[in-house]
Amino acid sequence: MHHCVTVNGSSLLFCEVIPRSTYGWCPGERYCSDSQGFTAQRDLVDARPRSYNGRRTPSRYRALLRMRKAKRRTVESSNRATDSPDTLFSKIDAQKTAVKRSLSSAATIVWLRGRGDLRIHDNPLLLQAQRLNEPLFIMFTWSSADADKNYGFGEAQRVFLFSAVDALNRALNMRFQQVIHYVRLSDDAGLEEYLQLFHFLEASLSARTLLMARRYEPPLLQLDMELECTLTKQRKWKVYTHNMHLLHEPWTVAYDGDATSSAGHFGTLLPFWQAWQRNADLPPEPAAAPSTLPPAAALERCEPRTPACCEKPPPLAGDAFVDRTTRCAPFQFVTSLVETGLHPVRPGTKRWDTVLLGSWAVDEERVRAFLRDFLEHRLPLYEKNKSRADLEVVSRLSPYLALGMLSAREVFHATRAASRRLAASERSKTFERRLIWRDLAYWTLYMFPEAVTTPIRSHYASQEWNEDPRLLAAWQRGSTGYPIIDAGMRQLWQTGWMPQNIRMAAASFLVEYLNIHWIHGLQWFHRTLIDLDIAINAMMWQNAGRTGLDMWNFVIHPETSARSSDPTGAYVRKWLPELAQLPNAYIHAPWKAPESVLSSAGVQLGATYPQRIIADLGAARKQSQAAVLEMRSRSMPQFFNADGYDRIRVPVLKAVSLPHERFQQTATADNTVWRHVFTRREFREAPFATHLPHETEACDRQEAQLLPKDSTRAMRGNGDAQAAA
DNA sequence: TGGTCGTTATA
DNA sequence: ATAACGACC
Repeated sequence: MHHCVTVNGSSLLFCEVIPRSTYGWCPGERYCSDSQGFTAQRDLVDARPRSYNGRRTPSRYRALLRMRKAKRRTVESSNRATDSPDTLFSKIDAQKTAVKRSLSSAATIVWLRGRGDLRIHDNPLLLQAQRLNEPLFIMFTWSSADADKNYGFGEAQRVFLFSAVDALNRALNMRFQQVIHYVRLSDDAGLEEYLQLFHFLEASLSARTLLMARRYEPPLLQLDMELECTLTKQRKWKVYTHNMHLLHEPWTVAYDGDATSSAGHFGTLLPFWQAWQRNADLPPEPAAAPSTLPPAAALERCEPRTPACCEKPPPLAGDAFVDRTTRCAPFQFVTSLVETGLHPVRPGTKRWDTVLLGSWAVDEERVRAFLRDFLEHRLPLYEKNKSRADLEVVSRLSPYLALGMLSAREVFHATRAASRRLAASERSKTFERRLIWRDLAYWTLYMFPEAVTTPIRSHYASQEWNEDPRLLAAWQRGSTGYPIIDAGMRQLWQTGWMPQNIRMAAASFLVEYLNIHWIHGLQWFHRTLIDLDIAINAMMWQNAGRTGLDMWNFVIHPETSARSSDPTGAYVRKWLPELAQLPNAYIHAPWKAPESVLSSAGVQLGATYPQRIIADLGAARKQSQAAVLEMRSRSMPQFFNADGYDRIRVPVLKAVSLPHERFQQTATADNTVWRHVFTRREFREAPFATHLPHETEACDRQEAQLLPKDSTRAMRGNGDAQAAA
């Protein structure tokens, strides 16, 4: 590590030389990270800032002239319905001045995608835009790929996202006279289309700088890397990516469950937390909102619903896009968020819009006030009452964290500060760990990119499950006949949210009693949760479904747990009004109520409220346990250690601090190790004994041999990887 | 959530 | 030796 050039004449940077990667990433490039963890990229040969003007090609210049001519013709009409006339005029004025500036100097693009980046406070994109002080173009893109059923936004979350983006746009408008430009991408928008979009912005705004939040979903990790590589290498852009979502990004935590992290079982919270703390300083303090932003760079807009600027981008000699210039660009700049196609509710379908949004504010300052209110009034009660669904003591901040309307760094530091002010008895170990769990979820997804769709304990894929669609439908609709489950599932459907412990009860019910594959639970939560977070959802369902790094060591009983989580019955009465008249003794078990009690409460089982879809919970649980034991009895011996714990292959990845370095390390057979993971006692028994002792002993020997060899390999860094490549 | 497991208090 | 407790998953 050594010092190198400054970016934009301000901060001193720490750099290291990154060698050629196995992905062929930018050999000889130098990546710089400043003290706040921002990363940037410079060329070793020419560290001078390279302006658009200095390198304008004749054809580009002609394109610019065409643009100017077009601007004179067209009257910019910014006609968002929510704008008051005053803001509209000031916006137009701002844009008029911006047009002049944007043509004389390069513009900076802030690219928002709605995951982690929808805020003004602690927003490194805006802060860097302020420092760069170039005309600023803020853009939100939407493609139907952003609604991917595995990796995208779910339907409920899209309703919320719509409001959140709109609210941020209004806030940027009022505070900084900035507008979010909405871009509708085509359905299968991929690398090519994004490149076309940025090419267009380069031609029309002289944009050469892109600021964006990092994403961690496996397909987006790949897309973003390719995009950044192409833009920087071929187009000479400067691309700055920022961590806006996590306390520590997964590639900064070196942890493969070796002897140095012995706090608990591999993949559980405590050893991960140790590695998390060992690896780095505390996450940086949240930054304040920028005081000002540079003037807005205005774009010559296309008419709504017409393909963007058909004659653009201009042809460039030797450019990859030459043969596309005759075609219309697939993306459109649209004048309202509705036209992006983001909102999932079609006209005429009322579902979700009213109830779902009714309980969730989208204004950033109000959200931050929620945080302060929670820390002041409810945090002291949290530890004792966190599982009480009938008291509203939990933070309800998850929808905001999921979209980045609230900074995880801000929550982390504000919680620490609030906690320090409390007496020991009032502190909440659980709440203080919540954001560590969140980092663990992202680390797990980084280590196991298939975790959204496939069991991490790969041998569990052959387990037999109950495929009865009626049982699944009853669970989804909240008509299982178990009030606490049904109340939770109806709250989820109506509001997009459930308390954590009710989520766990619902998951336990699906997996342990209905014996339905956890993937169906994951997919339902994906569609219905307003606070959907891919990594957290996958971690929760893998762990509930017994196939995760961790495995829940408990089964939540739908009646007994309800008596402790909703002792007053207020929660069930709120979400199941048809049961509201039942006395407390029967509110969580209406099937036990005498006929007279039921009829005086107006309850008719099977008519006003369903009968239980399964009545013998004990037998159901035995059956799902048997399915696991049966699957394990068929599995190969390498999947178990001598004590009957499950074993999995784990990639060995060294910790890197800069995002691109992660691509130098790929998990191959050569750099994975076997690790055993926590396994419930009830599964560690009989079927495992059917394996011959020498088989598992051989595997244990193999593990013992692999362990020291691979961990030293990992420590030596990427020299070996280079030699191998 | 609830079951397991290791540690500490008590006899 | 056993019960009670608390940490953990």
